[in-house]
Amino acid sequence: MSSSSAAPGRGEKAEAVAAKPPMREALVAAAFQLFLERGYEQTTVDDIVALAGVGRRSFFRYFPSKEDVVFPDHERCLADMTAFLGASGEEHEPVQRVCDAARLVLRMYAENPTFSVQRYRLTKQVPGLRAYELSVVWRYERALAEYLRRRFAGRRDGTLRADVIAAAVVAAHNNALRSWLRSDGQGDATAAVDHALGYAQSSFGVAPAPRSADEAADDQAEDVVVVVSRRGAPLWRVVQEIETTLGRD
Amino acid sequence: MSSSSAAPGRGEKAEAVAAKPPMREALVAAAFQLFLERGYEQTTVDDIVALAGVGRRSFFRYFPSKEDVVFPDHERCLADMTAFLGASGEEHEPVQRVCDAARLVLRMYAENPTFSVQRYRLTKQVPGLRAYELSVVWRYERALAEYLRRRFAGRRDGTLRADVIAAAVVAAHNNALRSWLRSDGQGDATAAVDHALGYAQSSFGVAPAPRSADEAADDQAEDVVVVVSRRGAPLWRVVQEIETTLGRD
DNA sequence: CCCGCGGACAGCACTGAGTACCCTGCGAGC
DNA sequence: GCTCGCAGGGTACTCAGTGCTGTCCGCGGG
Repeated sequence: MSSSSAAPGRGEKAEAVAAKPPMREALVAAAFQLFLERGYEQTTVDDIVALAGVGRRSFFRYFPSKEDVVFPDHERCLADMTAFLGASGEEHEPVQRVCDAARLVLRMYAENPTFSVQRYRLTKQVPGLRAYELSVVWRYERALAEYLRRRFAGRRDGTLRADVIAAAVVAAHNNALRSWLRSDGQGDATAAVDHALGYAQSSFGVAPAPRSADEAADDQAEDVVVVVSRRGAPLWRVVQEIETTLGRD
Repeated sequence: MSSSSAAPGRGEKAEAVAAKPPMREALVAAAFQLFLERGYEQTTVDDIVALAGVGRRSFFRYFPSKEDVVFPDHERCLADMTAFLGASGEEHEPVQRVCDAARLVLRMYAENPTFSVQRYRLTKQVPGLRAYELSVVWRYERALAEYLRRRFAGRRDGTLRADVIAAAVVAAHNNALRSWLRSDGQGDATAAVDHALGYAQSSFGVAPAPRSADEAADDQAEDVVVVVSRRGAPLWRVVQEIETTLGRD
């Protein structure tokens, strides 16, 4: 859209691509101040622009809707994710790769814990914001699913596997993320997400890459021997046998 | 279905949905007629009520928002699903149960194929409707997840497993449903959904109940022997071994 | 028969989000 | 000087959604 190679002209710091418009930040700050003290629905766009000291029309220049001001950084994060997946070659295990992509979202949340927690409380109690968040999450999920569809092209049930795995990865990520947000950003979000994503990966028969020394040691200590007769038996049948054998943790 | 279709008005008032007001149907019909010939966003609520010959205020008595008129039966279906899950005891396998609950949604779509296909085309091209559909799907997913959380209470990672499995089941169901809708309602939707849900179930180590004579025969024909040493090895490690042994279809 | 009651509906007025159009001021380049 | 481009301000409009008032029913009881 924006060619924007033309510098802003004031001889500014070369923040090149994303020259930060101070107005955007000012609008976000004003909006959250009012949202927190009066609530989201009790705050009109006119209130926000009045506090920020700008014109009403300017608000909609920076945010296509009132909801967008609550999620100011998701657009960039989504672009990062698609770039990350787009630049991935064949050398990575696909499920591992989408898990790493999901970690980009966690990183964004963790960059600003207090802001993330405030936003979480808002979205939890405002139905309109919850609906908006769903559409954002849906776009992340679609990005992951599209990547997996490309990687699974030709495989039997490729698109089905892609959609299901993407949904499972997103659900696992969000489960850990939300429990971290519920605890006011205390605790180790990264470890929780790693654990959740590990469960998702293992459900689809992918070995999670060891992310800590302890887990690596676990890998070393294992000793598994499996004997399977009759090639072609469906996987679920085998897994069922194993679970009963192992005592179904 | 169910409930007294003969009782007119008087008597019970707790049941708002039981008696079928013809006005509701008339509004849905008028709305879809206009949506199909002019598009959703080009149609105002005033247009709809003018065509239906009723007052504007009556529209919002029956539908809390303009989007709701596009999904007139989801509220009932969601109630059916929660009732179905709420009435379930301990005797059913949990994952199997949520898959059966998901089939309730398919049944609703299959009851009225042409309507479902028209609605699918609308929601595909109107962003606002897509967002609304997401919030509907989210409520189904939450219903499934809440049920699984109850069943998994006490298990390690119970809520995580519940959320991930619910998301996977919904994704599998929607994958099959959408491909059926994309084909204008041709083909066997039930078989496609059964297959998709079977994949989701098998991913979590649950044997899909045989739904056709062929599959039952498959089950009979199998002969699986598994020997596992060292109790306590993580499932993914075992599955990995099996996949390499079987030659990873 | 009349009256009161309650529910369904119409009509109106209002808020607030989002959009289209036009205005202004300002810096860059001719 | 001049104009062009452009970020921002301001005005007026559309339309979804809500609140309120009034009206027309069918119901019961005096």
